[in-house]
Amino acid sequence: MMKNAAPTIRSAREQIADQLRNEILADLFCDDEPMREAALAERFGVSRGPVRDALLQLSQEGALTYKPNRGVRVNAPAANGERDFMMSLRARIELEALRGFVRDCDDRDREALRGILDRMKAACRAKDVPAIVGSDLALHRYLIRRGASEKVEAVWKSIAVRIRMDYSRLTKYMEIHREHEQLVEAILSGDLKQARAALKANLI
Amino acid sequence: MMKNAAPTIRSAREQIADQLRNEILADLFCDDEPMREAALAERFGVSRGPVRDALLQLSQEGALTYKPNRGVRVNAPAANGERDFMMSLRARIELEALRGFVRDCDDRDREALRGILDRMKAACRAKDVPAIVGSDLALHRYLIRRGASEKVEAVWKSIAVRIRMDYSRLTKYMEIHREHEQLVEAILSGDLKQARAALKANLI
DNA sequence: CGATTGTGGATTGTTGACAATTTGATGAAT
DNA sequence: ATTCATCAAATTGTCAACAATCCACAATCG
Repeated sequence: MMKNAAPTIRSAREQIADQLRNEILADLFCDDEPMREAALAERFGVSRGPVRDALLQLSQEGALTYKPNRGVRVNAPAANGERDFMMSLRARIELEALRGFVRDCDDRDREALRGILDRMKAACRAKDVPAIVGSDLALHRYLIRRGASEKVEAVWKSIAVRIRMDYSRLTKYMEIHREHEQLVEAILSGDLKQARAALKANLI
Repeated sequence: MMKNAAPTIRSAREQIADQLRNEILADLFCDDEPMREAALAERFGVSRGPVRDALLQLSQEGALTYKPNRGVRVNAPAANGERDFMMSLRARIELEALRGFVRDCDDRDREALRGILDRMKAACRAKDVPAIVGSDLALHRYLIRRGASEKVEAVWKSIAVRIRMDYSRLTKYMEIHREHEQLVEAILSGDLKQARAALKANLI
């Protein structure tokens, strides 16, 4: 019997949330731009219900801010000192998870990592920024889920969504892929020290 | 002109979420106990819509876990090593916020702190565990919001909900009040060092 | 007897309609 | 011109009904 670890069926809410999250993190919206339920419902071809659920979820995650009776708006990313503190928390979580992952990752994990990296490469080549963001999050997330736990992953996510990575610092998108490739290669070869260095470099 | 910093009007979703959160954190439910939408809707006298929203929010926060088409169940708190790591993150956030709060808190803040402490005292006296939990969260939360920022507050919350404080370690509920009273007194007298010590003691 | 496949009841997912609230414009009174 | 009340449009909040899905248990087949 075969059980699919990654369920292919996903609710409308989840799909809408994922797509919007990637677009928001890719800076496709202006800060404070309102997200209207009706417009999104039409765009995704569903009723307002699932859209509402997705918007509420993204508000909890930190990508949007919610005001009673006034809907949701795009949440501005953390700035300056705030960002530094949040980033230090994120780094601490990821470095802790990295140790656990390198210690006991199996062939399945190695394959998964390569798969994500491949998708990132394709996204970078196509210059599809939302897809790049998605694969970036997926990679880090995989490390944390496997190296730490689901609970830690949730905390990490609440941080990662609130500090938008500055993709514009890399003039060429393929740089993003290369950075992560170095990280993955270090992990696959079991070199924790080098993996830590690559991760730190990636987190600016 | 007067603007109310704390809006008195709160949506049904928010009220339901707050009440359920306190009850969950007060261990009024068994781990993994399912939360049925219909039953809760009847209990709160509303339709399933707002209940659904509240359950989704609490799932995002970490108090509940959500499974597609199978509803939500109460999430077991982090255990052992996982808990230690999460607690170290929480302590780091709170200690950082404490510094900022002691530095620039005004009379308004001092009054708010005393108010929360009074409510905690009443709750402890009445042995109303959900209310104790609520005031406990409110106190820490106020420190963080004012000492750091709303974004940090959100991250802190995602941690705090996932590690349930063990209230049973204090045989007498008034102990909980005393612990926090010491913390507040240290803050009000501007003694950062003593405040840090009190906070560390509180966080076990 | 063990495994597989229907089937019914319970539960969640989605929808469209309606109620409540906010917002911005309009116009009257001072 | 300024202020204030009033109204209409837009938007969110809530509801009840319906559709889709899951689970436990019985029926069937090897």
